[in-house]
Amino acid sequence: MAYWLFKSEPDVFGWDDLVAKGDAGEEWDGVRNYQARNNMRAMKVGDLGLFYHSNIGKEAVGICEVAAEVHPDSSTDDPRWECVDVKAVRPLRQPVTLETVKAEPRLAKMALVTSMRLSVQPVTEEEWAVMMELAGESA
DNA sequence: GCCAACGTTGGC
DNA sequence: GCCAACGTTGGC
Repeated sequence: MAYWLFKSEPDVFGWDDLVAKGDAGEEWDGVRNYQARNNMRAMKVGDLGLFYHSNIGKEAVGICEVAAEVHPDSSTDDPRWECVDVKAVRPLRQPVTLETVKAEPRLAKMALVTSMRLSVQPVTEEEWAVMMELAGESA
């Protein structure tokens, strides 16, 4: 089982929008970055991800799950772009802000800090555990 | 709204 | 294949 981080601007597509999609989930389309796409290619159904709000909030707000493995991105005819489907699992008890992440030494190597602009990022098991701790989630 | 960082594109 | 130009992202 792997862990990921999905970034989205909440005024375009936020956590509430994902929750509204229910169990069917939502196609994570529109990614036009090879690294992000490669990360999605590596995903398996059931993998968990943090849902992060960029620009507004700048915090991880919820846990989502990969609902469907990689398939062509229906928002483009360009065959290079593929995406997965994600669905909301539950909100974090306490959102984890970027500020908190940056202040946490154990998260210094997290992609959110080192590759800030990457929209779909891998999260290590250790980082995930620290994030859960910061979010007030019991292990 | 600004600006820095970074990825992508296109000319050579 | 290199590198400069450009566009986009995202924090501040």
